[in-house]
Amino acid sequence: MCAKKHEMRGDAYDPACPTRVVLDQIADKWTVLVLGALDDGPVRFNALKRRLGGISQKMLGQTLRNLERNGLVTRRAFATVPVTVEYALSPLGERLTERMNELRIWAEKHIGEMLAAQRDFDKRQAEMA
Amino acid sequence: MCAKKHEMRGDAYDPACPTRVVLDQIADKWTVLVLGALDDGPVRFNALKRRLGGISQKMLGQTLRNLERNGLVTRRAFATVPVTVEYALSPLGERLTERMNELRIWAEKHIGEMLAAQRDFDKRQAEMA
DNA sequence: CAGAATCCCAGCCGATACTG
DNA sequence: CAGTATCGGCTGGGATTCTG
Repeated sequence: MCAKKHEMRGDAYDPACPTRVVLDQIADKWTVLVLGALDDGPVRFNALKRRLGGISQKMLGQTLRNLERNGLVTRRAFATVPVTVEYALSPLGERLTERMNELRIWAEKHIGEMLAAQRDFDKRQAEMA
Repeated sequence: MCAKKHEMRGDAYDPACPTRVVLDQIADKWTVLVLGALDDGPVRFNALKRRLGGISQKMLGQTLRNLERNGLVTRRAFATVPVTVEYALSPLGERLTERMNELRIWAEKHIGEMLAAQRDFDKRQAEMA
């Protein structure tokens, strides 16, 4: 059932459902990290860029724009010289971020087990060949 | 601090930490959907492909292979004719899937709000131009 | 500082064909 | 059934440059 009305629920398993598109936008590495970085309060563009480490200007801009378009992040510009811009979580974004943080923290916590699994897997592959 | 030892925790904000790589692998659309589809029990390759809808053979194969390599999914082959293969969640994968499902369900639940936000955003953009 | 615009290349991904 | 292999288009994304 796919969701013309506000009350209806999307179905991520329906390729025609918009949820697919949105899921693709929010289920990515940079989104997880950006939302996590905004969780402590408003952050400015370059501070965000520094905090994330390794993200390009372009990707940060795209990610923020998508998040803003989906109503998950708000953008406020202040008429200082030079201009100051702050990004912050919207109420909707805050609730998404709770889940995202759990995901990120889970990954950080279990990275050791996954690396071990990788070694096993690669070793078995090598034996096959 | 980044995680040579099993006991240590990764840091997703460190570009050099393996957590970055793994996070990129697990935080994507297909992974979310595959894990969700495996949550009810073992599923075979083609059943999975049908369940997901819109995924190519190649992407499904890649996604499953990555999940297996990271120790999140197990693969069992049965010597029937033709061969039968079942994919299932590992214990580690089950715990990740809990988080993933929350994320997917959240998206399905709030897709209406996000679509509304998109319309607002696009409308404001149009007015700007 | 906070971006938009441009260029350009690696690699993602779908389609197709083939194997056990 | 359950994949792997290969090819080719297309675009995601980095580097650079320019603007308000």
